[in-house]
Amino acid sequence: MPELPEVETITNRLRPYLVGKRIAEVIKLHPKSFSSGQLLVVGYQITDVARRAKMIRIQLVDPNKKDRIRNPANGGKNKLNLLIHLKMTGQLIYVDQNHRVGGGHPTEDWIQALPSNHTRIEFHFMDGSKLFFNDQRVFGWIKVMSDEEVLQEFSKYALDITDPQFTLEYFSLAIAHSSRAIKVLIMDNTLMSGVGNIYACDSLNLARISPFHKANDLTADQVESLYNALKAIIQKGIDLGGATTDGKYIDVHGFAGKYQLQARVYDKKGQPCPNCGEKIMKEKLAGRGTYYCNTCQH
DNA sequence: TTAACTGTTGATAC
DNA sequence: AGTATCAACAGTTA
Repeated sequence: MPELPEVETITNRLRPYLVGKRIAEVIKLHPKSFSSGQLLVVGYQITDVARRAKMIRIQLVDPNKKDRIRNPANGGKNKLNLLIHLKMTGQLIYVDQNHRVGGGHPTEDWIQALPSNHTRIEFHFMDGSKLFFNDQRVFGWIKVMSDEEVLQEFSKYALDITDPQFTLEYFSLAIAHSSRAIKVLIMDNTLMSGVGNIYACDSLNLARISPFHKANDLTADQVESLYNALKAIIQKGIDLGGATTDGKYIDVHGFAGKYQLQARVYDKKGQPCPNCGEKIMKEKLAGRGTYYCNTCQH
């Protein structure tokens, strides 16, 4: 699935298209992708699109009932949210009223074929544009939530790596007292949110720290260089529009990301380490494929 | 046929 | 209590 940089890219590219749109219809092609409540949002207007951890929040208001008429269906509130988690294979694809994303687009044929076998949910807007939620493995979900429920869901996740409050001090404290492998900790979203397997592997390589190193054995210098590496690698991921290593991650127009072209070790078993030139290894750690250099990462 | 997959949660055992 | 390992979700591909 998309990690923080991929979800951030999708969110930022979706926002200018979606803000102001009103939902005309929601088509549920797979029951597990949108458990219930999809009829509630019909008629609502999108006011913002934002990311938290690896989730996308689409904020909605009912323009006909603004603070005046109570809607019994959702407890009298005129505000709702669509909360989306893409999990491993979720995609959000936007098309305009002509079912296009722009002239001469390289993925135009693919876009024209939507909905595909993997399309689980369609949002139709009142101006004729559409948003497709594709999800091959059906782990992803879309839920209707009140503001309170959204905040409750967000509270399950620790600070985003990109949050200004995610300081070196916070990071040091979060990992200081655990004997678990450091890679497991930086991917633990009860400690910090946004880091998945790709960016975890690459951050550890940049900081020259072994993914297997016990967290409470790291020196203060190592903790600081890992903190800096995490921030730098996640920002690079955002700047390059995310990573597409297996074709599953694509942006709102169907384009691949570019981070994988500059990845350090992820998916590069046997290739030279960018630090020292030795061969990159691949081993399992906590059930996840882990790429690292056994020569320069300690 | 088997294992692997960019996520997350819950059960189980030590 | 903290940690490690699996399994589950489900579909495709190497």
